[in-house]
Amino acid sequence: MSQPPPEQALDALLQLDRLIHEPSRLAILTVLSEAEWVEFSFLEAACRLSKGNLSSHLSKLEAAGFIEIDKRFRGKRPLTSIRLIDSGRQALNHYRQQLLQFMQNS
Amino acid sequence: MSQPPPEQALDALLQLDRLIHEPSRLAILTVLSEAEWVEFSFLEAACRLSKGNLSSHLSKLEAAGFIEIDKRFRGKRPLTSIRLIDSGRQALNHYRQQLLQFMQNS
DNA sequence: CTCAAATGGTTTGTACTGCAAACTAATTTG
DNA sequence: CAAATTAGTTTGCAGTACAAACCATTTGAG
Repeated sequence: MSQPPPEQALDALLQLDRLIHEPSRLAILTVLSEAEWVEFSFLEAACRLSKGNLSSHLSKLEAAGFIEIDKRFRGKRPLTSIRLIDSGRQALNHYRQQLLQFMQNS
Repeated sequence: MSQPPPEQALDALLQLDRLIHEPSRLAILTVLSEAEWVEFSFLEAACRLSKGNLSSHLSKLEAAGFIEIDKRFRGKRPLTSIRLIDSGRQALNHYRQQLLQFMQNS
């Protein structure tokens, strides 16, 4: 029992959600998972992403139904805030579980 | 201390080697890490990859200096065997450490 | 007042990548 | 001898991540 068959490990690995698996997006989701609403520029700094890059990742996460994006004005400047919604949190948790399963069995 | 700052977690995450991060290749490396020489068709079945797909992933891993590919004949048929070499094992271990660091701090 | 720089983003262009499908080449089977 | 199997490699394409260009507005310097 100390040389585990990698079967289960590989299964978990090969089923990972590629949308979440991308490191930049996983970073975004991780930050979002630890707060409620998060501002665009906070994410930008926390995840070391360029605005353009962040913008396009957010669009994909939104299209997947993982996050909600709120656009309003703070004073006279635009302010974009983002939060993880339930389906996103579930998907993230599931991803983490799969990854954990891989790590433990490999 | 029970709400960990995600700083270190994100750092580890953003530094992951993308070549290894790809699930199919991570699966290949995982199998290789648990054996010495592994045959092409074994990898094909174990990782659920098509021959074409496997072939191209192996080329990349070889180009990165992670694996060694040996081609010979078994009887009259070609036989390709693969093994993880030191630099590949080191890279894989490093990847695992980074990933673990992320998982633990997120 | 004017013009340069900063803020807060989105869109566009491109180089890369993963995968399926097509291909090569030999061998075995019916 | 023709069809199928084995053992792979090459090619074509659709999708992707990232940088760079762009847009609109506001703030700061002189």
